[in-house]
Amino acid sequence: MTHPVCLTVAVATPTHSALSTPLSYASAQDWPPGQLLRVPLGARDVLGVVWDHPGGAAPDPGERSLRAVVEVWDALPPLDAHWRALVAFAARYYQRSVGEMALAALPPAMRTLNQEQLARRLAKLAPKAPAPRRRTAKASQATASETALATAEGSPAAPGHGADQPLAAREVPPALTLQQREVLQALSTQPGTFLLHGNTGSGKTEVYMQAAAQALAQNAHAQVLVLVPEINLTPQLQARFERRFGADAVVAMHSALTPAKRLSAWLRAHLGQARIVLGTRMAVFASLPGLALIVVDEEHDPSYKQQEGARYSARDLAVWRGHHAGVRVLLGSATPSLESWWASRPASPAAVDDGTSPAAGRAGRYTRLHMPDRIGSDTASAALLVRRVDMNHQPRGAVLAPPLLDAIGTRAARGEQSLLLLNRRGYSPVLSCSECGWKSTCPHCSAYRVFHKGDRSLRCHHCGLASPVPHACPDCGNPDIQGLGRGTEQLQEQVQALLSDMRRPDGSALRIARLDADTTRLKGTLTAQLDQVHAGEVDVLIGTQMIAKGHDFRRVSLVAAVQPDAALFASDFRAPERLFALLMQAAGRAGRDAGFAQQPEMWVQTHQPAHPLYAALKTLDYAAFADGQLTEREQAGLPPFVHQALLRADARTQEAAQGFLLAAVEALRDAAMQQPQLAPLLDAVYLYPAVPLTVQRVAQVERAQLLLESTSRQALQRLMHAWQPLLHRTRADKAHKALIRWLFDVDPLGI
DNA sequence: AGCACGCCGACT
DNA sequence: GTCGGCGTGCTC
Repeated sequence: MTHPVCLTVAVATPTHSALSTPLSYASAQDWPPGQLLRVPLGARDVLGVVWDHPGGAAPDPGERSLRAVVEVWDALPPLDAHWRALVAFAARYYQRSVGEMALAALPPAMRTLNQEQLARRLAKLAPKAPAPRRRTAKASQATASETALATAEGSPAAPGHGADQPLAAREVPPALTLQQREVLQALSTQPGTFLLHGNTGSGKTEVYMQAAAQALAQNAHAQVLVLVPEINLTPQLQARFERRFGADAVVAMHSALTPAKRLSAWLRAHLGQARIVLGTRMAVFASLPGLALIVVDEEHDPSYKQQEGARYSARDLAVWRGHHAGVRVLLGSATPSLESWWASRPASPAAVDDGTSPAAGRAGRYTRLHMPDRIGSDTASAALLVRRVDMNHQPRGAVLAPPLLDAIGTRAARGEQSLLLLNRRGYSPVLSCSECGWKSTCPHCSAYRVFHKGDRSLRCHHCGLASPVPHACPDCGNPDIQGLGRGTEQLQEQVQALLSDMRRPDGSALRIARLDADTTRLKGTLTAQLDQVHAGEVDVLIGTQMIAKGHDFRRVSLVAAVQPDAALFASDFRAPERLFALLMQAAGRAGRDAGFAQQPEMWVQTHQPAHPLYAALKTLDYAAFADGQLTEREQAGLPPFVHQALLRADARTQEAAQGFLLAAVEALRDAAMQQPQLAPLLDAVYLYPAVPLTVQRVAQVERAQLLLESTSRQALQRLMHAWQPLLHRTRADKAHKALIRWLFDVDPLGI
């Protein structure tokens, strides 16, 4: 027999197809789990990963003739057991197939590679690497099993050049503050997951770098994973890490890299050449044979949750990965997620565990650490002042309250900058006809198209459909069509007029700029615009939440939220949490240069000045806000006190989408009659009725969802797992032809 | 998801 | 008479 061995291989078979488990292939020899290879699948051949045999033993290949492996990439060490465990867990937890998860975790460029191309890439990466081994699976079969054993898990990954070189610190670390030393001390004396609650400017990044240095000092192969929310933030952070640890030691991993760059970043991490991997959510799946520490910066940021395909939370997977690998995980934020805040609650000595509350008095699973003080904020420099402006007592229809206008003028006259935050881009969120009531609805979505004055277009922010603004109402011909509401474009125009008689120190007019997704569409424009602000060429910067994130604006001494109230009354229970985080983050932009501003200020224009959220913001008291929110969440039975998942259905019509969900529930209830083990799961998980999404239709697709809720994460998981085959069967039914797709969203961010 | 095979309209 | 429309069905 030429192919006596049966290999279990994970390939990219979508959850939706009937092939949801790893497949079996014939091979001339055995290969260890984690080995990358190419196998035939239908008419093509695809990338696969040798997977652990279910139950440990190889399945008997005798019953069916298996197709043979095409080529084995034995020039690469196999993916280690920790990586496979992470992928297997993510697949299970987020209800996807192992193969889909594994292949999604690898750089896309790898899928189109063959062995020759891979060899060339590897040669480029490590010109002084050890002598190349066998080229193909077929060659030198005599020594093959030994080679396979040598690269099996447990043995160290083949060290690339650089891995053994000592890390040369290029930059001398600065002296630490007392609170930084205390945090690092706590980190080094106990294992586990830590939540670092550190205000803007308290020096979290320095803590990350020194914690990384400690972890890297453990051994010559140690690696550190640093996750950040968005690519916009990586260049600054990457530069800091490179200055400290040397450019060779750091690789970036994010979706804006070219496929080739992303591949080589992945390879450098896998081969141990990269000591620090700095990346966005996808980097949580990086192969890191020497993983010694995981840092998740701005852990509350919603962009850690993937919103398509396998809907994983990179922050939650980072915590799981760290725990599984036995390495520390450091979550950092000035406004932690309520989930992490709750998970890091200290034990409360007052509360007695009387069984009425499942977690009464017990400490959370994370260790909470605090860094409340800004660096360099001695008593002489003023703290940030938060001012609430009651818009009920301002002139009717005022864009900016007169005292705020004065304050901006005063700041500009001193050469200081102001930021105006308005979370809506475009000129007007909707156009409307005063005669017949026509509105600028999108023909493909259940949403209004936004008026963009710059290019005189109506644009749908959901599907992207854009067309020229009509000169008259398309329905009745009335030329008087008006914009309702205000976006950043309009705000810029209005502020320009309102500030026209104010002057800069040199007597010239104020320079007002705008920064949002529209002005930064082209590559590199964001950096260019930020540079302008840094260089002091802008006095007033108007923008969306984009301007609140991470950018270090040294000359800004005033930040104003123009109309933040909408989020207070949003139906989404997480809206207050997001608003608070956004305002705190925005507030953090003011007065970063302690010696510069006389009194950094955050202004909030509101019709609800007494709202508890603004009261907590006034005192910059995240803990008060979070504890209040947690009390509300507990009383209302919301996360983190219950666990949620969504079953989503997309179809041509809303009836078809909801019809599928209805039939799926029916199938589940029927199955529970037959299988007694399902009944307790149905009792433990509450199934809400199927409803349309808030934005019901996007790009001609109708969307509906059904909320699953349980106090038991395990019950919720088991129910979804048991539901999977029934969902496949329901989908296959001719009655649901109109269904486009269904999916689970586990731990959804919005419902 | 790809990528086949498969049975009906406008072109060299 | 072919090229190609995308409907349905399979992939160890």
